[in-house]
Amino acid sequence: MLEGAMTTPRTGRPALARPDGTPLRVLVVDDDPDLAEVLSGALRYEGWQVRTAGDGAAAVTEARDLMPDAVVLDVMLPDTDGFGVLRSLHTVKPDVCVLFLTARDAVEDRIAGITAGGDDYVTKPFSLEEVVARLRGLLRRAGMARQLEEGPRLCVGDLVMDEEAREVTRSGELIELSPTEFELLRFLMRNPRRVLSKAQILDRVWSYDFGGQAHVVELYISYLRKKVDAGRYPMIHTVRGAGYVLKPVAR
Amino acid sequence: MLEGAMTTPRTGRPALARPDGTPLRVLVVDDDPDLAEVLSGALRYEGWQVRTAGDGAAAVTEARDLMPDAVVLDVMLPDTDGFGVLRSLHTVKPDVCVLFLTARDAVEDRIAGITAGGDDYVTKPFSLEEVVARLRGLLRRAGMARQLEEGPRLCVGDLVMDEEAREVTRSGELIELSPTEFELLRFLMRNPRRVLSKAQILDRVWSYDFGGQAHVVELYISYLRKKVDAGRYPMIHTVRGAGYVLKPVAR
DNA sequence: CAGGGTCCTCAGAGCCGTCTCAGAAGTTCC
DNA sequence: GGAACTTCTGAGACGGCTCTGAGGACCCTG
Repeated sequence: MLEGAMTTPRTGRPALARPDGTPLRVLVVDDDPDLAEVLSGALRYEGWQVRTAGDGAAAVTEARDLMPDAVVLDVMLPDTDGFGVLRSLHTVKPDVCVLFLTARDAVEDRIAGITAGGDDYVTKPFSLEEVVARLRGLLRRAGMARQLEEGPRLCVGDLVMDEEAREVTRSGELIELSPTEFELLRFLMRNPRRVLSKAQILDRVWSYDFGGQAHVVELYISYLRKKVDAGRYPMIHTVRGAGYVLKPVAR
Repeated sequence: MLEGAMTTPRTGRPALARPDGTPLRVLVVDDDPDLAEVLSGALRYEGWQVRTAGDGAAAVTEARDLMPDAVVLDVMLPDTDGFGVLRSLHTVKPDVCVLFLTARDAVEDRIAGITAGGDDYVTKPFSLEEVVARLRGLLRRAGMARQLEEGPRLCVGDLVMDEEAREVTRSGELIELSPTEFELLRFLMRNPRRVLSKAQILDRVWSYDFGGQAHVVELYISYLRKKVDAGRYPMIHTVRGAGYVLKPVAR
């Protein structure tokens, strides 16, 4: 397999790779096997090499073997608490990035100090886009992946998104977006020229426990159009019966 | 790796480096492994090369091996007291900078005697921002890191902070801040144009044992706005659902 | 041209995040 | 020992955000 030719299944973007050309490795640790499966599927799809573990002990064992670049770690594990695992992981691999998963209502188990290092966290229920984005952010800041080093800017035509500053501009004009609008646009911008079905969008942008209708996607596309395309040449297109595409104006 | 291209993971600022280009080295000595973990995570994030030790004997051994530029040293250790360790450290490396960690009720004059030599101290419980800032101050005064020699001024737009003098001005006008307000503003100013979540702010600006709600962050942002933005063009912005950003007025 | 399906948009209800005030408790400094 | 300051909690107000429901436009097909 040619190193330079490796691409992710979905996007055709170059696979995430470390400076030596091997794919980025991530360890997913969650005691809910369904959730672990969804997560690892999504990450594999993004070009990661994924392994999973169901508890803290297994996590450390797997980590020793895999030497992952990043770990997605549920704070509530059957055997150990997140902090202990974090310490063990740093012993195994001092420069590992950790993304914590934590329940929203678990205000008590403070995650004090966790974001103090480069690490980050996401509250359950989360959207896959959010997890993927945060993981990319971690890796970028750690300077780990070649492709991510360009910076946190996402560009499609004259539409520019700065993920760190959460700022979106079109031909220089600032566009204000709500959290959901922002996440939806990010998903579109990470998949330009690609038709995305409403189901796909729902799976990636909305949290996994969302019980609502696909109708919300139409609604939010409508919101986005008003803000992104307003008065300008349209970039968001409907493909009837299939979904939506984001395309730069000029080809 | 190109020497001039090295940057810290988080900020993109130049990595802390000694005159010969190698990263600055620090030894963290504390018998509480959680605290040592948090501290070393934060310092690694700032670009330091970090090692840890759990007691005085290990500290001296590690120091002999690492030859650190600075040591963060808990005064209360299981085997020796901090002062004995200090003597040993100075035998190993006479020009080492030491930042003491001490309980609030510790005897003041003994600390005063210690810090006479140019070293500094921080009382527990401390905030990570404070430790990092003090360590930077020590190194700067010792003339150890090239990048830090420019001086202790932090500028974002017309907002200027003199860390040493603890003085803040906006377009020349002096702004009086309480200790917490000052530290919060420093954190914002050290991360301009970057959205910082309330959890992130809490982890860095408040002490590690703070048990309260993220609500305090909102409160202090509100205080800061009244003093920093009052009547002027706002620099502190809320990003709903994400956190806060400090941005210079002009883009 | 009628009919069914798909999609768009508006209006509104409920919820959630944020801001601000007021006051209690703790601290520092004279 | 008192005054000023600082820090944090709680409560209420406000506004924005998210989603539901409904009406209507558009498109394709029979």
